[in-house]
Amino acid sequence: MALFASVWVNKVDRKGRVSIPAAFRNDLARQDAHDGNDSSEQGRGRIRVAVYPTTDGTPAVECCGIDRLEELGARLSQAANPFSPTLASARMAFFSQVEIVLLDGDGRISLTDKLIERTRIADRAKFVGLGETFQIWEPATFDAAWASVKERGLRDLIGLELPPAPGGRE
Amino acid sequence: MALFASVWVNKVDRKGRVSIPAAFRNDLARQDAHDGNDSSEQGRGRIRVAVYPTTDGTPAVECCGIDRLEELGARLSQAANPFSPTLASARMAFFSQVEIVLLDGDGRISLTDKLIERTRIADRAKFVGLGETFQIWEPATFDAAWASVKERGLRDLIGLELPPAPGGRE
DNA sequence: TGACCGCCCATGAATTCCCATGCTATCCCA
DNA sequence: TGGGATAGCATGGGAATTCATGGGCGGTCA
Repeated sequence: MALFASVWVNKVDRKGRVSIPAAFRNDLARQDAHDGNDSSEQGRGRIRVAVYPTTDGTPAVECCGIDRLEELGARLSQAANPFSPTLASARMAFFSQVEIVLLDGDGRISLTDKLIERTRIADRAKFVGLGETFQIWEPATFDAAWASVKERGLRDLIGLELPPAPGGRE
Repeated sequence: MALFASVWVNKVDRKGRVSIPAAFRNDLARQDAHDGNDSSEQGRGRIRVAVYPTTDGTPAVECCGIDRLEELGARLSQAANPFSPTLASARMAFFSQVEIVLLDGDGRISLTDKLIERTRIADRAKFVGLGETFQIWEPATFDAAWASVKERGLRDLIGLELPPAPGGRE
């Protein structure tokens, strides 16, 4: 399972590339079981990240590894009948918004137009770990949002009804 | 598993050809185990796509790779009673509408008459990723439909009780 | 013989590959 | 424990490749 944690700021170069923090990169690599990829090592198959808009409307994008994306896809397709219209619009609403981005040999991605438009990132990008996913923000925008997020987040954190820990004794 | 994601618009040339977005092409190639095909990369054997009308009546066509088509065929034949008349009509309803289209050496397809008639595509085609499949739309038509898809899809995504994660990882 | 199709090449722009450069944290050994 | 050696990482940039697109040409089927 992925464990994206902490916050990192990296520079966007004039070609529009940013390094994914190495700590995140390793998790992404582990999650990317590239079908056509001899999963051994061979840097040949490049690492992929899934990038999609945050669902709460913040000016940021959220990222996760490929196996999480596949799992979501599988769950959205799991209706017994593949022609069932039940989740058709959900699939479209989700997957049409996802961009699968490849890291280069040095662990960087090229920011896509959609990503830039949404986040307004110019010369720096802030990577925020969220556990199973992480987000990318324009640094100042994040800092401005942080105050209220922190307060509310802590309150929610304390009050939240969580499912029981797995594997716990009954 | 195929992971078609994001949205792409490509131009239709005066011969009626469109490039399949490279990101989709790679998935299609991987899914197309072409008997005579050196499975490595762009085998000389040309890549195939299955194209069929959407089942929800939208003016678009849906596409998938060959192995998914094979899987659908198998599932449509494996139901409890292989002589069941409902199955027979279901198979006919589906497979008679499927066109198997070959990509040319540059990754393009020639739009078929059926496809054009259904989608009303003229000089541009919009490719919309849906995870295991993708759709082809006339761009303006898609944009007009998008608002309601998005709204309904997001509602489903958030509110829906999803089946449990398969394989029970974590 | 004409319309269509598969095959090939050309082109420009964007993307990716690959190598180089510092910086920093870590390691190792005297 | 000091301090040089080493390795990992973020960053820059030139070269090479990919990609979408346009068009030519010969074969084939009706």
